Amino acid sequence: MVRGRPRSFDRIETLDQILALFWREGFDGASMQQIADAVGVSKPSLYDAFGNKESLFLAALARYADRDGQRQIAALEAEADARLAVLGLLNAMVDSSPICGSPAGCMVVASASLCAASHIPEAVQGAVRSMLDRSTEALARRFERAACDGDLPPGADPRAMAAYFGTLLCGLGVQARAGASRDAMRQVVTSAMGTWPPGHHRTQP
Amino acid sequence: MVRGRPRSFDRIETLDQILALFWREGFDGASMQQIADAVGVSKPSLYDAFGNKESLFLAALARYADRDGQRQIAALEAEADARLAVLGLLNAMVDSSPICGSPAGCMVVASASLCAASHIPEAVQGAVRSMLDRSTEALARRFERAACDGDLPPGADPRAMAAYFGTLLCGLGVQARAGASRDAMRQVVTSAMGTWPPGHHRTQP
DNA sequence: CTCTAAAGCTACCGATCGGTAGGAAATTCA
DNA sequence: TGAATTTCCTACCGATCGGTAGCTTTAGAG
Repeated sequence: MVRGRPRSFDRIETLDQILALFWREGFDGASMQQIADAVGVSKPSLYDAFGNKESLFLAALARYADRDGQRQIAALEAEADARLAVLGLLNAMVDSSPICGSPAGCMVVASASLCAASHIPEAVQGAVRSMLDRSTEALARRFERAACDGDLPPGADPRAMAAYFGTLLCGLGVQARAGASRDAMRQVVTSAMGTWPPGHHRTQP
Repeated sequence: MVRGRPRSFDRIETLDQILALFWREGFDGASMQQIADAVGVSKPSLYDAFGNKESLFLAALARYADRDGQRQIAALEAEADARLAVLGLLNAMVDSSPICGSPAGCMVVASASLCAASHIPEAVQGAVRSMLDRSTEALARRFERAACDGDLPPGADPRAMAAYFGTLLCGLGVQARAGASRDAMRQVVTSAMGTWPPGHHRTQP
């Protein structure tokens, strides 16, 4: 056992609350005092547990990737039909708001605009861009596999489709954060998928 | 003539500089001191000329609407072929970065994420959302006209198309701000327009 | 029970935030 | 040349920012 006084709060649980705050308010919109109040811990305890604000944000972003990102990627891989897989991703973005206490949209998309300002630490900007790239690459991998399965519309380029749907997800993320209605967003998803008729999957000849 | 000491700076010219700063750094990323230094004017002069920070941002946003928004809407209306009109809008977003000293993307899209934080003045959040809505409505008007002209793909719903392309523009705005390459963005535009083959316009039977 | 190590807190640091008081400078009107 | 008016700037306000010094409290090791 480790010596010393044990920590009075759960690190992961606390990180989930902090994540939600950064998500809603942005990197410099959420002050350390506000965060400390929200999790019911004094400010120095935050610094003891997570370092400075930059490393705290990076930890929250990593937690988001582990919790939400991995889940989405797993769902993307698990669905056998590529069209249904990407449709599930788009619908998840549409339905994102009230699933739990999380804000609407996607934390990475929100942070992409929030963290482009020059005074944001370089490491934070880099982490956000890296996660945006990794999302597009996850899509590309899924579409490459679909191409091998003969599961793509004829003549479709997997990487181009990944860039396209990645951009569309960013757009939906902005709309969700701006308070767009679910109906409007569903309409967008329908329009975007309308060009990709079902039935290409090899199990649906 | 008005009595009193004449203003030493041009209001519109100054507003253009301030607009660019808000665009890059966001509402609270750009401090009044930073703005004053950038335009070469003392801080109290800013308050004399524009009121407080909130009204200064609203003035900058209105200037953006007059300068860039109106130009895009005019181009959208001027192009007779609806497909070419929306293609021009998408390409303008792709090419937005180095046209002048302006940052990449679109100020409204950037502000949509930046101004969703709870500590941003209500009027600012409302103005941003209103401009986002007005953009979609401008697209809808253009597509309604195209529907009358028989200039839309068969069975297309003008309002759904407006929501779709509006969302796509938001996505491109995020990508541009996140530093996506022009080639990747062009690929996205190609994918998005690929489903809308040319030749529907009545002058191209 | 004592010592050590880790975590808790109050109270504070300098810097910067948005915003303003109050006087000097510049211009028109009489 | 005054008086009136408007803009300019230096210097300052309280509040809040990220971050920390230093003491107290809680635990295990001996």
